[in-house]
Amino acid sequence: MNTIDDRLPRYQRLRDQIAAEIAANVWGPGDAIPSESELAAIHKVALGTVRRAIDVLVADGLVERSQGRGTFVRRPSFDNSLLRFLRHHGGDQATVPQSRILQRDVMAAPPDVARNLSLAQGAEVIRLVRLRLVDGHIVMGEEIWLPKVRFAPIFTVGLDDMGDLLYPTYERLCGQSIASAQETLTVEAVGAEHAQLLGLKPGEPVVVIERLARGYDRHPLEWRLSRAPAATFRYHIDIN
Amino acid sequence: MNTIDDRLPRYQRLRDQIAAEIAANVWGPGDAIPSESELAAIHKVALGTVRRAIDVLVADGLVERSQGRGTFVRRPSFDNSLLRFLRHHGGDQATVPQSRILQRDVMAAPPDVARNLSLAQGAEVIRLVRLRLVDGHIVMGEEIWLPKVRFAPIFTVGLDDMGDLLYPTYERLCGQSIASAQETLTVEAVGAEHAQLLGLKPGEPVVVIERLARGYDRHPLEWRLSRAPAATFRYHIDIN
DNA sequence: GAGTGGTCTAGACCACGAA
DNA sequence: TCGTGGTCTAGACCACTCG
Repeated sequence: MNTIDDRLPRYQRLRDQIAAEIAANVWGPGDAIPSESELAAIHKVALGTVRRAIDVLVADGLVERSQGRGTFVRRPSFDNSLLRFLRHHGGDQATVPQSRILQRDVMAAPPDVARNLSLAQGAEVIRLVRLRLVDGHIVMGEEIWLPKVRFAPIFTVGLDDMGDLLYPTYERLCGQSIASAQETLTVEAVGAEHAQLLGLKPGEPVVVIERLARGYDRHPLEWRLSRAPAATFRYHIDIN
Repeated sequence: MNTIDDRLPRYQRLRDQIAAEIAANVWGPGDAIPSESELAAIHKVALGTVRRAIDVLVADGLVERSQGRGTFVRRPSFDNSLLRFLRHHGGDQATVPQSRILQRDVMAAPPDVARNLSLAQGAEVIRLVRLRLVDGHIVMGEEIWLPKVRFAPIFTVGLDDMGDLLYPTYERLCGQSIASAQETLTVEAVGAEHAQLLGLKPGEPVVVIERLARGYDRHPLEWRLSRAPAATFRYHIDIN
């Protein structure tokens, strides 16, 4: 647990305190935090100072304001995810690809998995292998790793009942909420196994998207490797 | 020229007004804009309102504050450029690759170039072909397009005197400052010509980075296509 | 020391959403 | 109608930069 640094400005200290309470699950995603005037009274600061603190939390993406309603703990949007830049011809942009889980195992964490999930060597992990499909066509292959201690409850449902989106499932079954993530994109010439899966000739380029997803306390919860044909990928960015 | 909408809050109107003055080159990149108290006096608003307006300009990346010194028109940093995610083994991160310009021509704009630069069909454009090198090894090939009306003065220097960075050259010789840019990343299997240039076997993956750079008035100034071996590319992003 | 941006306060009124 | 966040003001004092 990080402590609060007294030398920081009041609004920063207030920000850190609220952020810590969110991390400690005092308020879960979607919940309202106390109103600005309440916070001002509780912490004995001016309204403007509270607003400044919340401004920072908004900029950090931890919280969302809604005029007339309140301020709410935010879920990450994944609008910026690299996976959103895969264009599946025919399917419109908003479509969530179907999910078909091929495998669900428990095993001792391989070294790279243990490292990424901050687990001890040989700790038990869950491994999912799944395909994503649009209009019945395979558009992506994924390998997903989860620490078993937190995610064991996902074995209580059948493979076909996990839904097309995993994060709501994590929240519902395991009480684990994703708060942020980091993604890394690389490109490789596809190997024989993945080539067949994705309908490519060996050697054609695929994009590999690696994602490490964290909870509100910043601990890694999920590590994921996704592969898709590079021809479907077109990434756009603004520079200022 | 955009007009200012009276229905907007004061701080937004003030922001738009200052942004318009920057676009009109009242203050150039690196220059200080008037101090907060001056702006408050000029526009007859409270200091807090000026600060709010400048907060937005800072968030937009148009301007930079510096405590005790003033507020300055910002140059874009290109720290986020996709080109910064090419890893040239051996060369350390901060190194600017050397530039070797192979060609510098004037021609009628091909359709895609005209479209991207918002030029009339057949308007004259300058085309540069250049290589980027690290430690004498070719790491990237580039094709660069500029509207001749604005950039004709670059013909006043020799090919070897244009330096490793083009944007300072544009500013110095042509008075054209880059204020923002958009980049698009795609992947392709390399064709015969580019393969030889980049030292790849035909069919190996390359990343193609397309950049459209704009001035402070948002008009397109440069369109650029860069190609590099995909193996040197590793892109990282945070999601909240 | 003079001038800049940074923090903080106290209070007013507006715009919106929900009951 | 009430409570929420959004805008705006006026003023105080602090922290930093530079001559």
